[in-house]
Amino acid sequence: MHRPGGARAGAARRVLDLLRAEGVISRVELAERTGLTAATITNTVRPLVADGLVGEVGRDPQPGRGQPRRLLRLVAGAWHAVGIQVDRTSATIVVLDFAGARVATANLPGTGGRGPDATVAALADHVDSLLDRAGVARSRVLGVGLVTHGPQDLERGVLLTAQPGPEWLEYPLTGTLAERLGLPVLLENDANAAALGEMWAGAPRTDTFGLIYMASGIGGGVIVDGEVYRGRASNAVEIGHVALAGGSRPCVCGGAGCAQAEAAPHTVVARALGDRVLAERFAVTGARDGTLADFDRIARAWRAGDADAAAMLERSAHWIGQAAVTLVNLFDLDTVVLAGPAFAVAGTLYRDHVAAALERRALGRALSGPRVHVSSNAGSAAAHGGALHVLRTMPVGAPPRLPAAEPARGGAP
Amino acid sequence: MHRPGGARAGAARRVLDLLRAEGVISRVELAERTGLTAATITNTVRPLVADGLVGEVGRDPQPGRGQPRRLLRLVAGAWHAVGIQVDRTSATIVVLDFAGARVATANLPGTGGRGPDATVAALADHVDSLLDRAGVARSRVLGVGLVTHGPQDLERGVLLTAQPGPEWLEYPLTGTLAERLGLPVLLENDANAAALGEMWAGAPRTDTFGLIYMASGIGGGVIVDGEVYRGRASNAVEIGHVALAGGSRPCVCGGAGCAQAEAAPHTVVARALGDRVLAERFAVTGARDGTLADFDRIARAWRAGDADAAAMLERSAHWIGQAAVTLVNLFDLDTVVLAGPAFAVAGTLYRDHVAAALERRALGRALSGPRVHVSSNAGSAAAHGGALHVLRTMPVGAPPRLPAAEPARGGAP
DNA sequence: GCCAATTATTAACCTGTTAAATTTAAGGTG
DNA sequence: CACCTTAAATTTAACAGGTTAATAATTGGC
Repeated sequence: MHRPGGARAGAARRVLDLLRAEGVISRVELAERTGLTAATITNTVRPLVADGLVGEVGRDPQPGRGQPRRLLRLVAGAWHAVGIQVDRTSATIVVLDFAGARVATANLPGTGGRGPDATVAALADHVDSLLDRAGVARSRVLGVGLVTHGPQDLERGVLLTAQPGPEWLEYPLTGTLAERLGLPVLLENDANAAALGEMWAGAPRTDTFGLIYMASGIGGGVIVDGEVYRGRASNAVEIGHVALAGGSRPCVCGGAGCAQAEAAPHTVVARALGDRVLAERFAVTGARDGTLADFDRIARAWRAGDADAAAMLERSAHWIGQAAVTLVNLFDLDTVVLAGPAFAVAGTLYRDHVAAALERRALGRALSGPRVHVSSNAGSAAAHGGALHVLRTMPVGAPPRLPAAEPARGGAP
Repeated sequence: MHRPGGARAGAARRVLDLLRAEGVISRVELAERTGLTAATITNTVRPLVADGLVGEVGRDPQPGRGQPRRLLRLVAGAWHAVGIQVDRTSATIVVLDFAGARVATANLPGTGGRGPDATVAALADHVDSLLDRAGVARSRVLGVGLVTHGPQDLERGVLLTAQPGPEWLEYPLTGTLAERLGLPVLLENDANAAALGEMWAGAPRTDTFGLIYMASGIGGGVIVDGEVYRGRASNAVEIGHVALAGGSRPCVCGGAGCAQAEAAPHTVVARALGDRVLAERFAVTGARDGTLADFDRIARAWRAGDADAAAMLERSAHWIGQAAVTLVNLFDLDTVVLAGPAFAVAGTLYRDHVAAALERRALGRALSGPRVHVSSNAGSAAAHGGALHVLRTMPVGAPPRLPAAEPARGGAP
């Protein structure tokens, strides 16, 4: 377990995590919250300050006597990280500073159609220009978190699925992108990435919870004690393919009654398309890459008070609720988060249904029934989490000194 | 994470685990299998030998040149542990020596009916007499692993379920038993205990697998990297209450279509009782505490070639298969073990059904489809695992010297 | 009897830890 | 104002567990 050089493990990692979550915090609070001793905090923080990763920013204006707590915070500009989420039909890129704040975002429609070579090249170009626009020096980027859907081999950095096309299977995804960008690239699952993001952004600060991610497909992620549950080979929580009571629709996985087949946006849209009147009222197009847009139209119709839209969404939410019950009972959780673009518009409807299902069926929750939340940034949570994954995983040493003149990009210091 | 005194953690624990699993093993193999350095092995083994927990037993007769490997093994008599499994209708007690071998077993029918006070007293009496009969000195017993079904609070050592009766809820179970016996008592779930037992006894030596435990009820356990997955509060893997596609029977948990309600022995027996002809042919009694006995009769009829019995069991196995698929997909496993008295007779039928279901529906298992095994000692696996849990969890130092004369109980040294 | 191969042990060191001083800076008090 | 009290931060020393690199021990083969 010897980790040489700059890879900060154990104490340092927990301190940085907490610093990132809280923004500004004193050493004493760091000790309390991490469970480490004050001595350990001192010894851990000292080199972080020396390396320019952490800075002191005044003192805690608390009334009592005694030496006031000196407040610490991450030096935002010390490092940056890039998060890229590639969906079937689009990509989202975010750039975070070392404190975890978003300094740039880009949305690229229509990414999946071309082959992997073209797609990776396009992504790299966009990362380049996004970093330039944000004025982030390449030498200060810690790495890239690449977030995709479906089974992956994290070690080798390849997808284990033939979607969007067979040429993606076993394509050296992280390798190619890393070489092109000259930066390390970490692969991560969309649901896990969103869950990591939720650890910081999430309203209810908890370190053990489950997450259901719904975009084109449905995925799940579980965080236990602040770490992603990975199972045997990091392809855990395939909640899109749990068989549900009452389900019957055939699924791409070969089974029937899967959550994916019953509840995913595609199914909701297909139902609308099946009824001429509804299809017209919701203006669903049925376009190959427009499932999520169609789904959003239905969701907006619901928000405008359309009863038929409500019925269709409730039918989907019913299945998500059932899946959540299974997730909670198997992993012993007390919080469930809903994330992903599909929850962006109708998140509250899903939340209420899931909460009701858990209320009825979750076991062992004698006290305090499970809580359900919709992710605050349901749309880009996964890309954000991918970048956070890089920030907390990659070894950090002192950031390199920048060359003499940094192109000043206006604004306050 | 400082563990004072005799509590051996990290290296020592891994060495003891491996020693217990392999029986006899050299230092070199110990280093290879644990991933620790040869030096660490030396430093770890030395105090274990000094404390009389590990002994050298000759050398490895390998052909090549060089210094031969010296073989090590646990000193069986150094310590002992007791495992008690309490079911609704009976209890099993086992005594293991330090090497994990069973030195005594007892089966007590009809335990649940009386209140907790009377039950605990009876259990303690039986432990006492079992230890006496086996000639195990009380001072050399490390502790007792108490194994029960359903939700528990491991910290406080109480059950969180009102079964078998409301007076069991919050009854100070481990406290009372520990005081009465003068030994530490650890509470554990039956499925987790059986899974722990399987780690050693199991044919396929793997450290990441799931287990389905079926007695009166259905429970689940997951082991990842040799450790029990516990979740938020150690009540994980409630697989008895996953909702299954096509299920509809109401369940005690308030839901419907639960694995428990569809597949448990009680349901199979109830179906037989519903048909006068079958009930007579299988000689099911429908007695309140005879569910498992009735179930065994049906299983034996299946083994004797009865087609109706086969149909009934296959119906149950169908649900177990579906539950196994959910377990494997959510926890990302490649091995499933079936354990518990319900699999004692018809284990192979269930195994075949579960294997077929996983073949069809398990994801991400591109290579090497998941394997399914029936526990070798399906009946007493849980009690055995409870005792093993004590052996590997309790701090071990040098065993106390026994008083001058130990009552010799005949037999070779 | 010596060499080569292999196993086991020792010594030095590195990281992170705890427990017990020690320092620091307010705030109160004579 | 000088001095004490107190809360908090920090340093120190000892130690725990693990690592590498060098050393010692044991044997088979020539």
